[in-house]
Amino acid sequence: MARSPTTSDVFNAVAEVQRRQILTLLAGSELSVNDLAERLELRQPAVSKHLRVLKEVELVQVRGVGQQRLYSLNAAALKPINDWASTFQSLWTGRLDRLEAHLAEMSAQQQGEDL
Amino acid sequence: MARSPTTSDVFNAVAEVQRRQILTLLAGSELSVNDLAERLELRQPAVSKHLRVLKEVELVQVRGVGQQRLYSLNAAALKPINDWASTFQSLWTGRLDRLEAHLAEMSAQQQGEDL
DNA sequence: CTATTATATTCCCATATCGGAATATAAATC
DNA sequence: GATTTATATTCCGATATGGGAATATAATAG
Repeated sequence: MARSPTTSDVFNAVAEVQRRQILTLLAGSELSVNDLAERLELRQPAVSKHLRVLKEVELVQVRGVGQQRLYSLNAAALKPINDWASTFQSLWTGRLDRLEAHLAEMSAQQQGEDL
Repeated sequence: MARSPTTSDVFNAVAEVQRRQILTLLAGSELSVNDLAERLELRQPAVSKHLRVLKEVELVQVRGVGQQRLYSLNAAALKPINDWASTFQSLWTGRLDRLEAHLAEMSAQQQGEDL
C-alpha cells in the first residue's frame, strides 16, 4: 500500500505546509488563487492544485465573482483535528487525570526495576 | 519537489491513520512493537517502521526492558497541532472574536454585491 | 556457543506526491 | 468573434511512501 492520498482526510490534507499556510491566509479574508500565489510565492497552478485538495476535504469553499473565484475557509472542517489532539491534552498540561496512574506506575517501576 | 517526508514534522507524521492509532494505544499504556502489531493487525516490521517515524518526531520514546522495547507516548509533541488547530477554533464555535468583523463584511458584501 | 525470542533493517513494488511548464477552459471586454 | 484576464488541467520528473517478505541484529535462556 502506498501513502494515503492527500484528499483522503483532513489530516492528510493539512500535512502539507503550503496548505496550512493557505488556510491561515484564508482565515483573514477570502482570496483568489492569484492572491494566494503571490503571497505564497508559488506559481498559480501549484496553488490551484492545493486548493483542489482543500476543497475536496471541505476545508475551503469557492464562490465565483465574475471572472474571479474567491476561496474562503470552512474552519469547521478542522474540528476533527482539534478534537483528536485535544484527546491528549491532559497528557501535556498539569492535569494528569486518568494518566496520572499510568505515569505513577511507570516511575515506580523504573525505580523498582534495575537502573 | 516531492511530498514532504513523514518525518519532517508532527503534522506529516500524524497524517497516517495507523500512526494516529498507535498514539492512541500508547496513551493507554506503554507497549511493545509486538503488542502494537497484534492490536493493529499489522506485521511487526510495519509497526517498527511507524514507530521509527514517530520516534524521529519525538512523539514516542522507548525504554529497553530486557529483551523488550517499550514504547510510550510523548504527548507534548502534539502541542503544535493543538495550537495550530486552536487558532481556528473561534471560527467554528459561537464566539467570533476578531473574525466577527470579517464575516460581517463578507455577508454584507454578498448582499450588497450581485447575488 | 546455540537456541529462542523480540525487534529493526533491507529490498521490493505499486502508488502518490508537489512543483513547473505548457496547455486548456472560463469569463469579461472590445 | 478576437483579446485579455483568471483559473484549472495535463504532462512530466524527482522523490517518498506503506506494507510484505526476507534478513539482520539484540538480548536472554539453556
